[in-house]
Amino acid sequence: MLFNRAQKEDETVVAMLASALRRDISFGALLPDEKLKIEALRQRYGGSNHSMRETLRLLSAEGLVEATAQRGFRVTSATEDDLNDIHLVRAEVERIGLARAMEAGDTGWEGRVIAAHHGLRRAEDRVAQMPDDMTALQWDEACREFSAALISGCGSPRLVDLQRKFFDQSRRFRLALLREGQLDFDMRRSRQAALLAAILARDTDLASQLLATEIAADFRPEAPASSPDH
Amino acid sequence: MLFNRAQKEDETVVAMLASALRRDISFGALLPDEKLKIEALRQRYGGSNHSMRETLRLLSAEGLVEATAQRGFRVTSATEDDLNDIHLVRAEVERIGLARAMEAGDTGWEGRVIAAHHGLRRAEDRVAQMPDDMTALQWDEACREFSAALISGCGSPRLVDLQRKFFDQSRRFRLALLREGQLDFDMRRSRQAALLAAILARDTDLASQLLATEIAADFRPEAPASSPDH
DNA sequence: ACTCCCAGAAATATCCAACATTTCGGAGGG
DNA sequence: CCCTCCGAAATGTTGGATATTTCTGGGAGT
Repeated sequence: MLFNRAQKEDETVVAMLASALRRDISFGALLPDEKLKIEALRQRYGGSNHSMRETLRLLSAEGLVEATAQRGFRVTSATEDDLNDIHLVRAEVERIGLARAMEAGDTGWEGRVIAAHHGLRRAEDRVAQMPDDMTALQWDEACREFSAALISGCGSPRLVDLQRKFFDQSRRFRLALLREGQLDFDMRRSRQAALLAAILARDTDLASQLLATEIAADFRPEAPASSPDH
Repeated sequence: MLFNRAQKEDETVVAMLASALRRDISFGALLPDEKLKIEALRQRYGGSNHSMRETLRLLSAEGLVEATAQRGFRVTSATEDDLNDIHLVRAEVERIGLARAMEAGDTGWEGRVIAAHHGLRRAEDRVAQMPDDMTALQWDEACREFSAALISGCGSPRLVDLQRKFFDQSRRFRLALLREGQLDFDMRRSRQAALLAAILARDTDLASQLLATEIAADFRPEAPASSPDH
């Protein structure tokens, strides 16, 4: 009874189900537009029908699944339009947040940025050499923490919340690029270093531009440097 | 059996409950930080405990109520910080949406803007003379439709969705200003007319500035013109 | 052969009742 | 006066049951 809640048991059943579903949607285990039948999900993830419904409604609010009245839930589609839309909103949210953080950020914020950048570099080096699922997950989370750290000094909890939601929506695309080997890690590293330098130098315009490029690299292959074959 | 679903019965029970709760939170019938006990809400609004839970989780995602694990739900607080934060995000979302709509908007969009502006002027005249609850609701909805029309041509469904959510969060503040008689309807009218003109003239900078002022007027009393007594 | 319609099946949305777990507030002891 | 403990209240979760809606596969009619 002392150590029995060691590993997981995040908070509630719904939170656990939501985590599992988020992960599987990000990885593509649940494909876009796939129908999400309550009974089938229960057998796979556990939980009661009500917990699963609540979870799906939660994810629906986050934009990962779509709910249609009387017709159940399905994974949010991932068309070219969806990609562009998510890219647009995420870029704007992070741009605004970073600009405000660079205005108002204290030294604690700078420390968080530096720390997150360090963690990101480690994770990128690791995933570049050994791209298995577990490493990919940790790398992906390091990416999120870096972006979150950038805007963590903006002073707007709702902006931070939006960043989280739209980053979650963008995970599918970034992980797909990783799987297909279309990430240029050298370019990423230099760009991230330049971004960090611009932030610490408080060059807002340059930082905004670099951040936009960094985010764009999460959605589309970069300039055809590594494999110009098509 | 032909006309029995005339008035309401939006779609589902949860949708009806959500509408009722949204309205009561906007009007202040449910005060900020008020505890939302499931059983009490069931007696007041009907529905089963699951429907109510699902509803509260939905509103939690919209930002109108806050959910804490194992501690239930409560109405989102409305401190000065919350006001500033909601104002910030709503202003940025609508600014971006309007700018994009003015770039890409077609004539159908212009028509929607003109129509919404017309409806808004009617609603403002009416509520200025007779500010009862029903009229206030219709006026508030006309405000939302006007703002929604402005960005309806931006081509980004997620931006439209964000506008709706943050407008819903701002309703409390605007309706409070109305109740306290701190709205300057003459100034609103002239500003809205100027905004419409700037949009139709495709003057993006001017329109952005006017829109920012218009949104600011939803959160704070305007320049102490009508009642400088404090 | 094509279309329209309808019955049966599957899935969804809702509700009732109950149990487990956690939080909260106050009484009692140190 | 502070701390601990206990019971009441509220929350989170589950199972089962029912009504309503949507989907699907024929069969009748043209």
